[in-house]
Amino acid sequence: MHAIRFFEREGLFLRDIPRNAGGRRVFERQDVEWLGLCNRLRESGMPLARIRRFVELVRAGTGNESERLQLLREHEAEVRAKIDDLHACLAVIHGKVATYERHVAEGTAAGVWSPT
Amino acid sequence: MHAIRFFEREGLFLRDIPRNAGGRRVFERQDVEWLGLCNRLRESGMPLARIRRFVELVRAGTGNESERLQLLREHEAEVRAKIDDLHACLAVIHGKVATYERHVAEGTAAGVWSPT
DNA sequence: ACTTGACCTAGAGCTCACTCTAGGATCTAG
DNA sequence: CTAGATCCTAGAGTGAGCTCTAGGTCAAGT
Repeated sequence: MHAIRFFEREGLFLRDIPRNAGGRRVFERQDVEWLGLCNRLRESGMPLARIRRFVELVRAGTGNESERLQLLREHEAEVRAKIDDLHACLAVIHGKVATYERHVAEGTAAGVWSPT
Repeated sequence: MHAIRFFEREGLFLRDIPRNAGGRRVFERQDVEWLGLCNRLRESGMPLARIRRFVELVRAGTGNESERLQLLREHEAEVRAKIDDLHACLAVIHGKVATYERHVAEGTAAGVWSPT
């Protein structure tokens, strides 16, 4: 709940969320759908400021769709790059795991650190 | 440079880095090699506290290699999970990119947001 | 000898993304 | 009607991970 309030304060909804008679937020399907994409953008590392930029474009109305597209495409490229980077990390980490496995299984110590 | 000093302060080196007569750090190959793995661990999202835990194990000397292995294996699993997660994000994001591409190319508006 | 630049320490400050607190209003079940 | 859960707002606090400042030392070039 705190998170939703935080989101709203940060201007991360595509519209001002309306309140019912008691002052409580009333979400509709479009809000929840947007949260779906929004959360994927966040999970994949898009800074809130950039999400806000996208939101501003949507709120500004039609006519800037190619700008929205560019923003999404750039992020897509970044996510692909991040995946590649993680694969590279994985190779190094798995290499070390393999070294330790050999060490633990055989009692050899090549590639394993010891304090100096 | 600030980063290296920060690392040292945080106890992220496998040994106390010695100083020369002038008080400056003298790194050796093992230090740089460790930085290589260490940076991959960081890039792939391992919290500094967990890296420090690994460092402590190494500094504690031989005998805990299986614990080090476990730590690395767990992280490897997390990295794989993160890659999977990013692929899921990518699918959603690319879906939206495709929608916008269609919209921009054809002038249709299905799946594209407009302000309310 | 002198200037310039790289490095030293200790510690303060910053950004980001939350996360919680306080004090109050509203809604729901019994 | 009442108790308790759930929500409201505004604003303060948190934690990770840097990043910079100040005041000084040291080293290399001229």
